[in-house]
Amino acid sequence: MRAYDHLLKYGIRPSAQRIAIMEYLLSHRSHPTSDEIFESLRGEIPTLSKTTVYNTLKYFTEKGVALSLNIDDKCARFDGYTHEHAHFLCEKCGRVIDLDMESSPKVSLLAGMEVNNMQVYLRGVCPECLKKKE
Amino acid sequence: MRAYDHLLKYGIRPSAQRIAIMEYLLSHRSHPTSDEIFESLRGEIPTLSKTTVYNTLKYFTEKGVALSLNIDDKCARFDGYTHEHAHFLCEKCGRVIDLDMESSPKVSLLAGMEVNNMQVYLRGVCPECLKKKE
DNA sequence: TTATAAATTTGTAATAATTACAAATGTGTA
DNA sequence: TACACATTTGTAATTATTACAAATTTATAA
Repeated sequence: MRAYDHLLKYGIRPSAQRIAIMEYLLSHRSHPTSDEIFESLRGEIPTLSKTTVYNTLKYFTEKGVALSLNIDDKCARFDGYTHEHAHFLCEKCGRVIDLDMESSPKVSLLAGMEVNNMQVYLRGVCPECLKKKE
Repeated sequence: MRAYDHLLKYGIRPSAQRIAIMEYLLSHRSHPTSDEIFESLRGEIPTLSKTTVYNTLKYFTEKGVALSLNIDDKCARFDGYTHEHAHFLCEKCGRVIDLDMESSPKVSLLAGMEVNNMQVYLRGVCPECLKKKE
């Protein structure tokens, strides 16, 4: 019931679809795409529509219960863990990996600027792909 | 001739199209999209193709003479200034603004990980749009 | 110069993520 | 129960980007 409680805590009406999507995000820390979530849940919820997945993820992002990541050129990826951390995209295998931040960047803001969100993205080759290369 | 020299410095053959696109990036610090560059240059180079703009910007990014920014959900934006700095997207007007970084983020890397690139993205409302609100 | 190979550019057609929209369904309340 | 409102659904559009092959330009060698 953690997904259910999580949604309530963020003021989101917990429909079956929303619970399933939230549960998926909390139990899969792979930064899934809309399509991956849709394909994984359509067995469980046969009537599920791709539009619902898109709408719901957008709503989650607005409500602050999920992050929308733009690290991947092709499509958005989503993260149910919203505490401050950085993301690494492996350019070989495409995986997105969470990285802890020892210290967040200090940025010179302009006067009278409102900041709602910060993302730190790294790109390169993950340890596994580097090993395969040899 | 700064665009010309810039390309040579990065080992890029300076064709007319490449010079024009590089010159555009150096003289427009607005983080233009492929389409904005294409529309601005088609007067100057009537035969210019959109595919060329895409190919060239991808090539510039690989060669390190330009940055490809994923801060905007809709499409890639490009930056001819490659020194370390952060980017801010105004969610009202859509502008992307350069911000200096006083200190870059310290991220806990995994052992045996190769990092090629880091981006810091902020989102919010720019000073001008905040003023208009009142 | 001339012939040939390589690099670059171009235009068209395909791909694929995302959104618009309106109908259908579900949920809460008087 | 009846009604308003929220949510979901399916289809059709939109649009950024890429694939691809032909055309053009540029460099190289005879």
